[in-house]
Amino acid sequence: MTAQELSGDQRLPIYQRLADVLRRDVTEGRLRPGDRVPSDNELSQTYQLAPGTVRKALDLLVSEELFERFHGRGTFVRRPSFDSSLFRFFRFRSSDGTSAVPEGRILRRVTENVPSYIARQLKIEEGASAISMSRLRLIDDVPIIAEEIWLPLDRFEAFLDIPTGEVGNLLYPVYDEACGQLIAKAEETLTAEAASEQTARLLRIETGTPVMMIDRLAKGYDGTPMEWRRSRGRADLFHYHTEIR
Amino acid sequence: MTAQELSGDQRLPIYQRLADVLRRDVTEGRLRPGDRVPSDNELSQTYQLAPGTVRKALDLLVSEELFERFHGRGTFVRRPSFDSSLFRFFRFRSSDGTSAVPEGRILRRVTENVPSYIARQLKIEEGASAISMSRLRLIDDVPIIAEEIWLPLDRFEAFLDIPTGEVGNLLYPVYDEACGQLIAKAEETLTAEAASEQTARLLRIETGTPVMMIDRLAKGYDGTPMEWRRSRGRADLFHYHTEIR
DNA sequence: GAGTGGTCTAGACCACTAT
DNA sequence: TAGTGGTCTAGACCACTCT
Repeated sequence: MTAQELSGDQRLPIYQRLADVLRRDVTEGRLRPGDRVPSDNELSQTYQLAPGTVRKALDLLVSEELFERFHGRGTFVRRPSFDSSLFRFFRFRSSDGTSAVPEGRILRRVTENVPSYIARQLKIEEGASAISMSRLRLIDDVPIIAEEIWLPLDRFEAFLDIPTGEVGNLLYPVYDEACGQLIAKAEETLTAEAASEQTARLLRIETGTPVMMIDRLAKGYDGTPMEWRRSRGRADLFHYHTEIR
Repeated sequence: MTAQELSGDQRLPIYQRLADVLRRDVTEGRLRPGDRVPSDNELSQTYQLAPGTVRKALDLLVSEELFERFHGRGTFVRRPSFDSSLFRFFRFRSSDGTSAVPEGRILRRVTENVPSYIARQLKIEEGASAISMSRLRLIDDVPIIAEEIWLPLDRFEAFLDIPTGEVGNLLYPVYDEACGQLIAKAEETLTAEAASEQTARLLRIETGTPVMMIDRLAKGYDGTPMEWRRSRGRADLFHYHTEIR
C-alpha cells in the first residue's frame, strides 16, 4: 500500500481518525471477524505516521474489544462470541459436569405484525410485518429458558427458507450464513417477575414462582438493531455476578 | 524528591512496577481519595524514567479507575463514590422527579456470632463475634430495600459508639470517619426469590411475590473484605441494564 | 530468520488550568 | 505565566511466533 490521507475531521487527534478508519473497515465489512489487521509497520507506512501513534489507535480499538493483539502473530478483528453471555448468568452444567451450549428448539416461527414496543426498539415501522419466533432452551431435556424473538423482515427474509428443524442451537451463525447479518454487540435489561401460566407450562414450574426476564436488543457493528429477544428463565438457576468500584 | 529505585520484581516492565508503587501508595494510605498524585514530570524525575513510561503507568491506573486525570490540573486519586451503584439498578425517583439517595433507617444493631457462610466471605473465624444490622431504605417513606449487614468486630468496634439515630443515609462515609475504614470496591451477586413473610412485611408487599436479592461483599483498596450485605428489593422496581459484546 | 507486537527512550509542541 | 496533561515523532531493543 502507498501513502494515504487520513479522512475525517482534521481537528480530531490523528490516532482517533486512524481508529475511525479501522472501525469503519469493520462496520462496512472490509475487515471481518477473524481477519488480520495490517501490522503496525504497514499502517505507519501507508498513513505516514509514527509507530507510537499507530499503536495508540490500535490500543484504543483493543480496549473497545473490537480488536485483539497477539505478540508475534499480529492484530485481529475479535470474533464476537457472546452467545454464551446470557447463559453465563445461569448455572449451566450438563449432568456430566461440563458446561455446554443448551439445546435450542424453535417451537413456532411466523411472520406477524410487530407490536409497537418492539418496533420502536428495532427501529422499524409500527405495524410492519416481522418474523416472530418462540424458542425453548434445554439442558439434558430440562427446559431452562423460554424465548420470544423478533426479527425485521427485510434483513432476515432468507431465514424463513431454512426449515426450523435444521436450525442449530445457536442462531447468530445462522443469521450470518443465511442472511449475511453479523451480530456484534447487544444491550440487556434484567428484571424478575412472577411466572405467567404460559411461562410456567414451558419451564415446567408453578405459576407465580419467580422467573428472571432478560430483554436483549442485539445490534450489528454499526449499531443497527437486528434482533429483539425476551428470555425468561427459572430464577432459582439464575445468579448474576458483577464487580463494582 | 530525589532519584529513587523502583522496587518489585525486576523482570516486570518498568511501567508495571511504577503502577504497583502508586497502587500501594493508595492501599497503604499515603495517597487518599481526592489527593493529587505527583505530576508526570515529578515522577519521571524521581524515578529517572522517560515521560512516555510514566504516562503508560498512569494510563493503566486510570483504566483501573483508581486515578483520574484532568488536563492542566493534574492526576488525582479517584473517590470511590459507588454507594449509588446498587441503587442505579432500581428506578429511584423521588416524587418530585429528581433522583436522590434513599433514606436509611437502622432497625436493629447488635453483636452476634457470625454465621459460617458469612464468616467465610468476610474471612473471619467461624463463630466469632461480629456486628449485625438490619436496615431499611425508603424513598418518600415507601420501603424499597431491606438489608442485612455484617461487619467484622475488630475493624468496626468504634461504629457501635455512634447512636443508630445519628447514622446518616450513607454508611461508607461513617465507616471512614468513625473507624478509618475505606471501602473501595465490591462484588455483587444477583438473584430473584419469592418474598418470605418477614421480607414481605418489611417491604409491604404480598408474601411470595418476586424480590430481587443482591449479595454484596465490600472491600478495601487492598481487597480485604470489609462488609457483607444482603439487600432485598421489590422486583417490580428493579431493572438492571448492561452492554455485552 | 523474518516479521510481529511490547517496552522504553528523549525529546517537541500544543491545549488547558490556575494564579 | 508557569505548570499540567495530551498528542506526536523517530527511533532502539526485546520477546514472541511462524516456517
